[in-house]
Amino acid sequence: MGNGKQISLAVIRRLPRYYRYLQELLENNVGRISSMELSAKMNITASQIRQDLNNFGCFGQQGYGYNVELLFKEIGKILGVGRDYSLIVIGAGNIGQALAKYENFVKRGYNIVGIFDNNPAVIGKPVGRLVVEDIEKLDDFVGSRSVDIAVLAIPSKNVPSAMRKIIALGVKGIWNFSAVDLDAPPDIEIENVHLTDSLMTLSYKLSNETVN
Amino acid sequence: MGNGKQISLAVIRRLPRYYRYLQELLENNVGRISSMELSAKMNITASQIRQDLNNFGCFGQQGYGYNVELLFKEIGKILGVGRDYSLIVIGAGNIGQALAKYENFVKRGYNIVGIFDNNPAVIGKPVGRLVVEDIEKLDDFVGSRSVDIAVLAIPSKNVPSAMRKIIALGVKGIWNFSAVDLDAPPDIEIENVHLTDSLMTLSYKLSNETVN
DNA sequence: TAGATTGTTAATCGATTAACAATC
DNA sequence: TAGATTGTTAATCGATTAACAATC
Repeated sequence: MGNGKQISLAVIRRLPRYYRYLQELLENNVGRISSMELSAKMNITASQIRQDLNNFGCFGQQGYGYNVELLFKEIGKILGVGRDYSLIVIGAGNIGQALAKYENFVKRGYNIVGIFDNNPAVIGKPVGRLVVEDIEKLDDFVGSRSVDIAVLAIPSKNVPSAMRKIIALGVKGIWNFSAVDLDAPPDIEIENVHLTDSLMTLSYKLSNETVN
Repeated sequence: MGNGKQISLAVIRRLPRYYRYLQELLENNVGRISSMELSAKMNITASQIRQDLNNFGCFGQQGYGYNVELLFKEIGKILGVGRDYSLIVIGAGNIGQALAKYENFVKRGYNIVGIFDNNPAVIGKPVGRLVVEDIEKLDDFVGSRSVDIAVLAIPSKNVPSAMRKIIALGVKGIWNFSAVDLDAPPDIEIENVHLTDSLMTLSYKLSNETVN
């Protein structure tokens, strides 16, 4: 939190993976693990594990390794797990509805509190515990509570206006499932999930020599 | 296709993005573009664009730039777009159903030809143009046609057995939406979409200083 | 021909890996 | 204490950027 040293995105993206492996170890009652053992499980070097973790603190102990529970909790803290974020889903199409109903997010403290669309045919329709609301009511909705993340699951052509709207309402994080890149102010954090890009990458791997 | 020089995954992952920008230019009737102009649009260096493209051939012309239509088609070829892949979805939960109904894939030649589940409550249920089939029928289904990609959208605990099954049936590509990493033979191509990891990364960005 | 812009080599930067002293 | 394993510095590797000769 503002202590200067900038941590690279490559490191950050590995943290959730560490978190998953540690959770599994914890569930299997493994109390401690060395960077070498973890390295074998995760198919990365022990050196990288130690380097990654030391960006955030000294969580291990010489001659012992890492306490699984402690490390799991520390990484959770770093990632902001369990801080009870509020999410709204913009777009009640296939993807939007699926995400709104997805239960794994809630477990980690990511609560989806609303889903919006501009299509009268879906407004009012139940989606899990929620009901699709008119996008026109977004202002009132967000105004009355704090929303941390907007999930964008709308067609490309609607993206710029939707983005302006949610940013104006003070939402600071965007989880972007749309097919376009966002051009947002620097204080807005964006995480893209470009599904078609991902599928095309797989398609490339299939039609060409293996890539590293 | 086996001409020796290995292209890094970092480059490959940028190709779908180039493809999107070129498609947009094409739709806007832009006939040609220089690496510098494209660089400004995409927020990457012109140098990187030229380096990336030259991994695959000399698509530009000195003093002119790149022909948009030609470059779009070339990148499509490299990525294997339009080669009419067959996909099956394993798991008819929220995500599985959403992906099965997602229309953007078909446009690029990725045809979803079946969706399977082991839950009697959803078997037989219509999903878009498809009907959820019993996972037990997977063998017959795949045996009678060629399937290129299996989309894994099932709970972690079912992943190992499902993976063994689809690999035994000769499927060479796995698009993995499950929460675990796959341990597959080297000739199987895997592309992961770890949604929770992605959300946790966003969560990190929100609770810490901006990352590059 | 002159101007523009590529293709490509060379320089830089950052990330990964190796090595080892510190220390539990 | 001896053995194990971290934290951390140094070396290596790869990816990005800069520069420029080739050429349209």
